[in-house]
Amino acid sequence: MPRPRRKPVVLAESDGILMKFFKGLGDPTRLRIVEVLLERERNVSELIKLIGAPQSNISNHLACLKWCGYISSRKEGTSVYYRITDGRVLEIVRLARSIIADNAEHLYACTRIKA
Amino acid sequence: MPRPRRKPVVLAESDGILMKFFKGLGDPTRLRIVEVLLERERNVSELIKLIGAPQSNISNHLACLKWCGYISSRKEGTSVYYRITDGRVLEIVRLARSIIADNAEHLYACTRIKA
DNA sequence: TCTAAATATCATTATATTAAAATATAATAA
DNA sequence: TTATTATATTTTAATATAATGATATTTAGA
Repeated sequence: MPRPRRKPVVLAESDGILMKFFKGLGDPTRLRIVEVLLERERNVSELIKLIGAPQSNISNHLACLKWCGYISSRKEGTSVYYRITDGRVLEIVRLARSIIADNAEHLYACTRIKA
Repeated sequence: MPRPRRKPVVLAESDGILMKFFKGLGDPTRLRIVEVLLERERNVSELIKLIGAPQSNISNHLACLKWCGYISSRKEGTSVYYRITDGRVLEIVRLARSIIADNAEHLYACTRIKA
């Protein structure tokens, strides 16, 4: 007999979207992309070299980041350049870093979330 | 023939921990807990009722949130009260909300991250 | 001590997400 | 048109994470 389905956690609409937002930055590749783009605009080929992941992987994460509103893009010939449009992305990364600064040891110890 | 193993994404130490931090808030149950606690201190029994998830689930997420430095706890008899200690947690949630406000449609559309 | 209540931890299974190959599309040049 | 380069999308195995039940621990009180 199969185990019964999970009961989904009930979230306010606003909570679901907030969670999605944080998940957007909760992936190593996406976070690397964001940090690289915080420095300056880059096209996909540059990102592939800088991040060191396959093109399909980078493109998928770029699509995700764009959907989530972290980045935007412009086309230049055959290249697509991505950039951070919203200055608050830098703010949120800085704020996170400042919180982490006082809690690094805790975070390292957390086994629930894999490093 | 089996598909070759993935090559792990190389991250700077600081990126790994930053990602972990964002993942901490990237779960519906944990985010609900944080939002409830932003209002005021609660013990586990109260949280179980408020969130509507099984005790083991809540406790697991509380452990994770505590590890990550989002919350702290104090014991009172057999109860354990959790609270948000760092004011910056509220700041980061507010900042995220303000970014989302201008990007809700995008976020809803993102299929890479499940709602 | 024994019991009950509150909470934590562990093990298992279910589910979600990622990585990467394969494939598709678009633009440009020869 | 064909070839080439750049990027996007689709697919699926591999992996990570969450939900749940079972069990353990802790504490207070009878």
